[in-house]
Amino acid sequence: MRELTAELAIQDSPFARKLAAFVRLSHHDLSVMSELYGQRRRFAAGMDMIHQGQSDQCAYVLASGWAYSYKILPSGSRQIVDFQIPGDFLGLRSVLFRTSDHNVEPITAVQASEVKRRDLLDAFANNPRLATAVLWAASRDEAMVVEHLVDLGRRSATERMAHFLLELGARLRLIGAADKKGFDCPLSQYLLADALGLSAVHVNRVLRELREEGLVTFQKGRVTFDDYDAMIEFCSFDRGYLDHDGPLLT
Amino acid sequence: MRELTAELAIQDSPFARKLAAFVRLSHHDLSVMSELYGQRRRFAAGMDMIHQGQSDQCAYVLASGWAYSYKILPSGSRQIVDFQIPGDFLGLRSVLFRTSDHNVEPITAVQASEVKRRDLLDAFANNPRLATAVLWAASRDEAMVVEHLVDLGRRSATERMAHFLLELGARLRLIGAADKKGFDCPLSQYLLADALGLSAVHVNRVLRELREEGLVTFQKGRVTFDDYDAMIEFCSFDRGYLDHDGPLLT
DNA sequence: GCCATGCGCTGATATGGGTCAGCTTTCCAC
DNA sequence: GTGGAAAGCTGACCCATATCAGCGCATGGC
Repeated sequence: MRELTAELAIQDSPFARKLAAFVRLSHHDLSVMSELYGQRRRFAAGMDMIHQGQSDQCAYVLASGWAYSYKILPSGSRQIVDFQIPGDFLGLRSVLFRTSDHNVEPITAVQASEVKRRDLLDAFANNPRLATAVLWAASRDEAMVVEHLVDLGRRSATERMAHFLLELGARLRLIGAADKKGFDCPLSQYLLADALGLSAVHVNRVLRELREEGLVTFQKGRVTFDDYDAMIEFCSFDRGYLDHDGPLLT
Repeated sequence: MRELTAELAIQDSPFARKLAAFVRLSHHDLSVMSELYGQRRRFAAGMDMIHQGQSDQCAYVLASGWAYSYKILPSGSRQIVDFQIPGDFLGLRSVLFRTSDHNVEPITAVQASEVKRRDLLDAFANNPRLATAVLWAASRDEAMVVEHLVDLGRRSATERMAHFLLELGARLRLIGAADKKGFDCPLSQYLLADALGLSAVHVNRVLRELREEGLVTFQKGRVTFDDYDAMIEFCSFDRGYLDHDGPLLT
């Protein structure tokens, strides 16, 4: 009975929802997953979760709150690699390689379930289906990083911002935290700047421009899509790369 | 006897050498790998290997030659995501998701072994160790894409170029195609431009600058490190993220 | 109620890198 | 060995974005 409860809890978690978009998971898979989940931990905003260079870190699955992963250059400037929202795996690479190559910090207060290195590797060995699902999710994350790369390399600041907001909206919709109207967003202009490779000053100008063009409004922690289709058009957003209609592997 | 020969051939391939850097592979793993390898195919320079939007592509493992993966934006500009050298997996994501999100094209004449979707998924199901190794290699590739991201977001054109050449050198050294002196490199300034998010004109200026500073010389298809340590210093290259002293999982 | 702090916002000025236009070298194909 | 294409190279000019400097509005601590 206890197991069943755990399984149900898992099935409803954002993480399972995300994986289930890739691979149909059996009851057995789900119960293995529930065993993967270790202690649930809380982090306050601003406090380090994973630190560049430290070893033997564990990974987490975000249960609630937002975080961001970033690298610090010796020059002191910061590049944000990705934002993590509930359901996202976090620190997978830092568990596989024993030492982390990036930092993760919460943006809001965060709850996250620990995943231990040993448990993860064992689960992979015993449950290839789950391993495939995780590989799949990791691949999607990489696809996002690649899209981000194209952003930085070949899109103007304004397109970049529009593309970013659309992508974030699509991700949030997967976990039910956004709709076509918009979403709540705790990101400051400084965070946006370091994610998009811009200065905070320019982020401000770009947001104003998008607002004046009637595309999006980002004010007071709320992103509102004023003209969704025009926005997609404007930055040539590829609807496909985040969306699937069901599990790809049944 | 035939199996043994195949296994030995595999063991010596750049792909196995690369995976072996992550996970110690047993004889059994190696023979599974040799079964994974389908037909060996040749591609001439410039001819498409994988095409954005096409479905049911297969993946390849590069046996010889160089290729590059890229995305085309509707505006016509191109962002190169990564260059592939012998031993690199190619199109992994396009096999997992049934449809490819990027293009791959050979730079030189190329030989590559086909890996079929079905075979790959079966191998994962039956051989979790191999799955882990592939996940590992995929993670390293992602780490590279992330570093690339930092390049585009927060480094100057000159640092970016220096960093890129160092990284490429490190990768080539893993497969024995470079040493501390330098390496042969078939990339044109146009390819460099589209990888680094610069214009070809500026690539030229940056290369001249690096040459005049006495850091690297890239001329006539040959990269020569004139002052390796100064270069590492100049672009704050992290020696760690590509190098390991042995398998991480034994 | 006051101050400190963080965030959003704006104008003025500076600059890295893009664009354009054209020349030179290399390297094949014939 | 000649013509043509692709790659390398350079100077002049321009624009997108950075940098600097500063203002105003919330918010929270005391």
